[in-house]
Amino acid sequence: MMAKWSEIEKKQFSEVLVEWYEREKRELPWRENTEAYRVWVSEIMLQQTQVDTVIPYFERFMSLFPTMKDFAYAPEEQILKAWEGLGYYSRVRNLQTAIREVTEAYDGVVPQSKEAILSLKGVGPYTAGAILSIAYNQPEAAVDGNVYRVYSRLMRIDDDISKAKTRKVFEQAVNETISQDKPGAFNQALMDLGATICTPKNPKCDMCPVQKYCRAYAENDIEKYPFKSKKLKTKQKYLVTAIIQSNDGRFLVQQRPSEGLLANLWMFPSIEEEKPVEDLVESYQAGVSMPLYLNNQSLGKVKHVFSHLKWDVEIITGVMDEADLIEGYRLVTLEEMKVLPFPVPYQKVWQLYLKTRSEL
DNA sequence: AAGCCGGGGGC
DNA sequence: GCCCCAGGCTT
Ligand code: SF4
Repeated sequence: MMAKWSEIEKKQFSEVLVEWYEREKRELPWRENTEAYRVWVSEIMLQQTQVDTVIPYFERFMSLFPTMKDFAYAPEEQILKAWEGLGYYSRVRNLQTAIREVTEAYDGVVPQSKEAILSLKGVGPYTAGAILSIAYNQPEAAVDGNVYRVYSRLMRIDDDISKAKTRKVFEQAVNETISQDKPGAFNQALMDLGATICTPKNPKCDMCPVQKYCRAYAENDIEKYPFKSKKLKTKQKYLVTAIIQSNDGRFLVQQRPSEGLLANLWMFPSIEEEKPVEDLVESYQAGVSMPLYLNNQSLGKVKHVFSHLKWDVEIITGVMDEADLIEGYRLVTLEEMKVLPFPVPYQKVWQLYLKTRSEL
């Protein structure tokens, strides 16, 4: 049984980890420089999102909005389009709210105090710590999923990471070991270690630069860490959507409500039920209060899995008279549709529509 | 404290 | 299928 971490050991661990990072760090677009705006955008994108997914979005975002000024007052349609497919769309709306706040209340400079930065919309304890350490060289912990995993193993911490108060335990553990002169490198080293070596399944302990400090490795019980009690369950929903064209060939679309799932994104008008829909045309017509001429045959089905629910989407087609268009809907050309942000399940719907149409 | 909020990748 | 991912907000 190895002893509790000594002060000397903490110091050594920190130095070894930072040296490893400086030797082996991943070259990533947001690591080209430490401008606070770039760090901020990357940290928001990386919330619950893997590095490889983020890279192209980050590149595109930065070329669209090179400075906070470019982003602060861009139209919502444009910022959602830049986020299209990335998920958790409130992130980009909160980011714009926060960057407006920085523009108006902080003279365009991302604040350096923990209290101020934490008050910004969408910036929680993790993101605050990441920005302060990486952009401003402050020794602040940034506790995320990687830190839970790496530290629970290093120190055999068995607190339940599902519980809110557990974050404090890990913040203290990091604070006791964080590099005082290179906190940004230290925190990013933990990310790289968690992503490439100390992975959820089959950690590569043989290649681990801090293996000699690791208590779980020494005790051979890595699989016990981290401990997480709750698992989430998903609900099933049944949708019917329709590709509906007006006499001039435009397509019927609708903006989603400003709150809730996929807020403010666009879709093909849809109905949602708890159970499989029996008569697609009858139910759909009952749910959309415009006269429609619907084809009584399903184009096919699209399945989509969210974190907390599953969609089963039946697709039908139809036509309408443009004179019958009511408030809340739009008839758009293909060019107009391209500019609107659509969630992935509706992109799947559109792809299926194009495929079946090309087969005619 | 628990639920909500996307989408993709690994196994 | 399941779990995880550079989490935060709302209730
Ligand atoms: S020795 Fe293994 S379990 Fe411990 S920190 Fe390194 S990779 Fe993770």
